[in-house]
Amino acid sequence: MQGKLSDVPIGEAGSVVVEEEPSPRPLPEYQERGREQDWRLPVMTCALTRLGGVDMMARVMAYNFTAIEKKWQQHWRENRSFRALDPRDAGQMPKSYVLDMFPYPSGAGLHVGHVENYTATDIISRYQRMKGFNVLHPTGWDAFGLPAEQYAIKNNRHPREFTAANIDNFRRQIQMMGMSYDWDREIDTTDPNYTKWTQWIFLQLFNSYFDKTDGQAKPIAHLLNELANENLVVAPDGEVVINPVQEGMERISGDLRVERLWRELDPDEQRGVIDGQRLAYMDEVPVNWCPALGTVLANEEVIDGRSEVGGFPVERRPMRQWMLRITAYADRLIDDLDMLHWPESLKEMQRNWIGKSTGAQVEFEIDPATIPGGGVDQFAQGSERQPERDPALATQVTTAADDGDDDDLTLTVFTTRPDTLYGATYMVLAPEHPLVDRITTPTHRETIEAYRKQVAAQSERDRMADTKEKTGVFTGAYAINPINDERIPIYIADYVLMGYGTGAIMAVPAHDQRDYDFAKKFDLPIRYVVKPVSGEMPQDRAFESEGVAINSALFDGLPTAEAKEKAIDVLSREGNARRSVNYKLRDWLFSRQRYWGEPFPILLDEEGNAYAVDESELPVTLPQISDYKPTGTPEPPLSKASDWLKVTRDGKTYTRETNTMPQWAGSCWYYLRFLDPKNSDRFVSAEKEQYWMPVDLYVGGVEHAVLHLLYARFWHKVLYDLGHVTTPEPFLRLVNQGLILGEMEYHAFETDDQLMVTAADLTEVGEEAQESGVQMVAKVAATGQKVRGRRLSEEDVEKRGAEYVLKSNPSIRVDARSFKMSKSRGNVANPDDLVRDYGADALRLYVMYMGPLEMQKPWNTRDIVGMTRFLNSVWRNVAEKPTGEEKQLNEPVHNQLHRTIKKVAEDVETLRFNVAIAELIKLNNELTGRESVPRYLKEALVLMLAPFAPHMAEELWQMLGHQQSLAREAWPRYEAAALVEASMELPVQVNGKVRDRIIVASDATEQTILSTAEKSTAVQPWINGKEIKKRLYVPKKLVNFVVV
RNA sequence: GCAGGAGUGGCGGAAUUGGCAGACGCGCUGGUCUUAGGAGCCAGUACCGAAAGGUGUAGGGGUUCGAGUCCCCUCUCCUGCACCA
Repeated sequence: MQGKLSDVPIGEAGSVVVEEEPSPRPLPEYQERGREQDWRLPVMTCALTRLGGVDMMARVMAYNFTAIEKKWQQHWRENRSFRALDPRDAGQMPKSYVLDMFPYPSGAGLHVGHVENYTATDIISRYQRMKGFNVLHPTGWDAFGLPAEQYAIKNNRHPREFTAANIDNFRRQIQMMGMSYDWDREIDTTDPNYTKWTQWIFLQLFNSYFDKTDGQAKPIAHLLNELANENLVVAPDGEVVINPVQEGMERISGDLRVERLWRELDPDEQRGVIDGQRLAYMDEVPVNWCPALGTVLANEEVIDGRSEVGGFPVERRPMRQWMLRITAYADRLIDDLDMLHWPESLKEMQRNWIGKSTGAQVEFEIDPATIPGGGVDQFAQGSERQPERDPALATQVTTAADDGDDDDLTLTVFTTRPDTLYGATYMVLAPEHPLVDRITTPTHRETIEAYRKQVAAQSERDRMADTKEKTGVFTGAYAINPINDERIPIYIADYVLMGYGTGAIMAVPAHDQRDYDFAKKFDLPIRYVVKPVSGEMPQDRAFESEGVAINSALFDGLPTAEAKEKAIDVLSREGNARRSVNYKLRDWLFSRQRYWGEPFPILLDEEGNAYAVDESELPVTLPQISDYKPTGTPEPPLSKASDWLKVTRDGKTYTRETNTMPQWAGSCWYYLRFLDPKNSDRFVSAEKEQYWMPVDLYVGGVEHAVLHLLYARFWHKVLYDLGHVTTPEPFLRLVNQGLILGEMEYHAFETDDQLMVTAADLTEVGEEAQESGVQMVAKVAATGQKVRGRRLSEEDVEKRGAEYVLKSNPSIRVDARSFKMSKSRGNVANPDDLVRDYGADALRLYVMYMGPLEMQKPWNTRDIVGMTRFLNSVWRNVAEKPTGEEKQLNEPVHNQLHRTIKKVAEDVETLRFNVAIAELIKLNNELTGRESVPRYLKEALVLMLAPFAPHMAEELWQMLGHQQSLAREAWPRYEAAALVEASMELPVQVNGKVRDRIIVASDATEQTILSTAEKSTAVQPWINGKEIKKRLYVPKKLVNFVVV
């Protein structure tokens, strides 16, 4: 279809029939050029635009992309062209598992970021199929979650109905892009057949504990066995520890910390111990409660004291919630990062989030003279640990402690720098620290209380707001530094957090900037005890690096690392210190007070004890209730489903757990379900898991760095420990596609003027803009004209208008910036519009051609036209030019073809799609000047184009006489011999500057080449009469003469 | 502040292990074909210079016959974490 508008029959194009009214929206080009006024878009052209994607007046398309794309999408669907073969059918084919982060089907529809992500993996998948791989490339819907529920509530629709509509829309959009997914494997996390297995995995967590000795998860049954056999005993804090008797150590009778045997516990205590060991457990802990969302949130979902979804304030309050013991895996989650091919930045984010720091706990005695009435050790003990898991046992500890010795009240701190102990000149407790009450002297009680109130009233956000100005109050109490028996004051300050370490620090102002700031403000002594190995001691700030100990009696002269060791050794002899590791990572808060999530497969008895629902009863489905809105209180909406709530088992009545799982539950294991999506007996068959895992390539956004990607690794490791999967890590190679920003905006600033003009504004103004300098800057920026440091002449103004005026006016500055796409900014690119106007193939090419996959880059709709031109040109060269059957081996284009085959394959394999496309364009440009194109060139070009622009490639392949789809046609092979050319061009440099290029035979000797180069007439003037000190020939690269 | 990444024409971006800086695309300029062009085709397009030639990869220094690439210092931008002891 080429030529004039009148040639095209009205009302039809190809097999497609006009169904809708023409778009009232003019094409972008018309808007940009400000021609709307004098040009009316004919209705017929609009219809054609919609039909053939062809705006006849704007661009004459060589082919009807809409018809072709529809045709092939239908073909692929009907023939299930991209089906992955099950292991037993795959024969000797190597497998490849290419995975996208499956979408959350939001109401907003597909984003160009999705298009970028899915096109990249689609290219890889299509390429690998052509290379003979058995490729698994699936997709599905991560469809539980807050946004759908909120939207549903707002619009008074059921989340299920709304989600279903969104999924249909997403599926339509993804199919319209021509993605080669295996649709037989489509999954939906809200489907009861899927939820069943999410719940099943949860029960695996519930029925397991973490064996610290072996560092892995094991079934609870194993723990019971160990306890019954007295290999393990129960410590006072409820922890299970190795039986010292079994270890060959005596039990110390009468000691507060004495362990008890399993049979010594009553049934309630036994239950408490077991429940306290589960990987999924309930605990009363301070959680992130978000009143606006009506639910609690995981730490990972809270950013700067606000909810990640919606940005609502979040407050801390203690609530009894489900937790997953991810902290048990902290070390493995860090260590195993080393085996992954992931972006370094992302690994670093996970390491930082887990936040492992190694150091020591040091005990400081509190000077009894300073405290009112002495004290008991209980709080110091308690504060070293996570909150008690079992209230019954906690009570016991307290009771036991009351009988203890009243005199040695100690304060435990965590430090990574025990080598700086001599520099500890004061101590600080978190305001919430339980010991504060006991040590505060009467004279200070009032100020301490006032300060604690003030801190408590501050939101998390306020507290973080000003981190510069330190605040705090003196308690009146003193502690004894165990290294030198020095008496140092104890403060409370909000820069010490109860949630990290022990909630107490020894302050070393000389070597910690925060302590330094505090010490300056409160006029506390600053004592340097480490000096730099070389260079000056910093002035007016702390020296935080490592160095050599000074002013530290015992450690003087020791490098920091050794001093640390020595400090721990010395103090641990007196029992005042022990090695200690701290993590920022907290256990994963796993319950939500929302309707639209997976119900827990858990029944609760009257005491609130949890029991697993029997596997045969899975899935526990969501009840159909009319009122699924959050209650605004911690009471979940499911508590309103009275019929569903009560369950009788064996004559006893239980209540169902009414919290639901967070959105992340479904995405924690979906990559496993794709392997075997219809299995009703197991979450995945062992055979298929072994065949397909691990994921070979995983592509998605970086926003899930410490959410999905951490959670999924954790679940996977649990499944691994329990023998359900065979790889320790799920995602071998991971790539983050870079964010696509909105179109570049040009802003012109006139020194003090606030005036800003964007490129779009400017074109509106058009030619009348002459008088406004700022507007002209915008025009200059927008059109790309460059004018620099030139005086103005009459002619200049005549020729190029006010552009010169501008640039000669230094008070005007132009900024080019692009911003994140957002509705409010109005810079969101819509895939539906783009596919209608340019076609899926052009859009796919464009998003890949924009720049490197991993990099952030601005959108520019204008540039898509380049890809349209390329496709049109390929069409002309392949479909419209006569096919020459001859193969001219000595033609340069023959060499180029083989170089291109090699290069494109390399570029695809290294995900450098932008470069691969450039190579294809270059090859096609070679064909453009020709009258006819040999068949082998046409076919090779079409095959190489196939992963990028599959619709057109299929159509051309068919036109070339092939009956079969090219989806599994072999990728063209290059011949090494064809890469070698008879002659080559070499640059000749003199002192590193190119002076000439010579053409020599490829097999010429170094001697011949050097003498040819030296004789070159263009080189002669540069070497004539000078001494050539060196003659360099870099094979196949260049010649360089060094002269003096 | 800490960590990770980046800085190349008017714009997006190319440049194997150090070896012709600016591939390819957009935009722009000119030509051509056209009733028309906002389609196609051809040519040009880093900067300064009439030319010869010179200068150029954020800035400064270094290593080298040769540096966008390696080393040191400085600056700017992005992303993440952020009072984590």
